[in-house]
Amino acid sequence: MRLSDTIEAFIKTLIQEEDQSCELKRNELAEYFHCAPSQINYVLSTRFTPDHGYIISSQRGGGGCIRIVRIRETARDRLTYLVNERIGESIDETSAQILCSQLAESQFIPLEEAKLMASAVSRQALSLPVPEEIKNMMRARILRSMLTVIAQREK
Amino acid sequence: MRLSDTIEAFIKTLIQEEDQSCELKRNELAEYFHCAPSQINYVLSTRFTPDHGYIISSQRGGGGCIRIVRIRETARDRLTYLVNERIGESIDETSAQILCSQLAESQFIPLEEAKLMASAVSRQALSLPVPEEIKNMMRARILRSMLTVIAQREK
DNA sequence: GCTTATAGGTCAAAGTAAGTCAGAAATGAG
DNA sequence: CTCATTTCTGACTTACTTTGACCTATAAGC
Repeated sequence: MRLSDTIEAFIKTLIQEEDQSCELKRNELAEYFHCAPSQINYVLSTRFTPDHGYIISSQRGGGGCIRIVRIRETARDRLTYLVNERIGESIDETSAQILCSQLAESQFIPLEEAKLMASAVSRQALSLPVPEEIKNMMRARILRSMLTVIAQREK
Repeated sequence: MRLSDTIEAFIKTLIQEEDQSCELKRNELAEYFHCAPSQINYVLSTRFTPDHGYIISSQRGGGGCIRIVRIRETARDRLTYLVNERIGESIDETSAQILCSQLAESQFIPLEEAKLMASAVSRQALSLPVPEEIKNMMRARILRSMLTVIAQREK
């Protein structure tokens, strides 16, 4: 069994035990498994992505740590669909606006939040000297980021 | 938990108890927490700035002390200030995060929306090969755009 | 007034911890 | 065996915390 798989299993056990989330010290974990600290990042970035149903946040400096939260199942399915099928790597303004209002219509989020999301990726918000193609990629990322936060909510 | 977090929590409790303001002796506090007096300044300058919604004043010399007052402001005034003055043409990620969470802390917006807004201008959301300078300009525009939407609903 | 004691302020250096990224090494499919 | 993919590492970077030496302001006593 590969080290990465072992570390993955270890973290998943922690998450199970600690009610769908856990906090860990990168350096401690690396020492425990006798590997480079960056290996932990590798495991996280290949096996604990939003696609896999996890959210990662971290803090550097003294007392810093890495926090992993598992996204609940139903929200995860919805999120996966939206992110992969509707958004992808790039999305134009019109499609983004439509997507936001549909999210509100289907009661996935309140109308207020839909407006907020739409305004974040509106033409006005991104009116800067950057190629339209890049802007559309930004729209995709911004939407994905916001949807990930939404999926994290408790039902 | 970090010492700075502990001190922050302690001060916030004081402020709660004493009607949105408090006075404290730097040296006493430092002694109480067994730390260097300058640590108190560190906590104040990283967690009790105007962006966080606090005003600090102090007096040196015999009987001197530090006074912390929580800013009382209407939602409308706060939003106007942020949009027209504070955010400007460019804002870095950390400041943006602080401003968003402060809005929630003042109960001008729900915590969920603050998280949504913060995620829209997070590093992850904007992780594209664009100069940081441009990203910060985008952050400013995106935030302003969202705050404008929020301001509209206040009426 | 002048001096001294008492407070707080500043800043840079040291300490702690995580992130990034390119490239080396291992693995596996054909 | 070969090439592509995945895993793993280490050097370097960034972020945040803590401390201490030195500076400045104010009050109180002479």
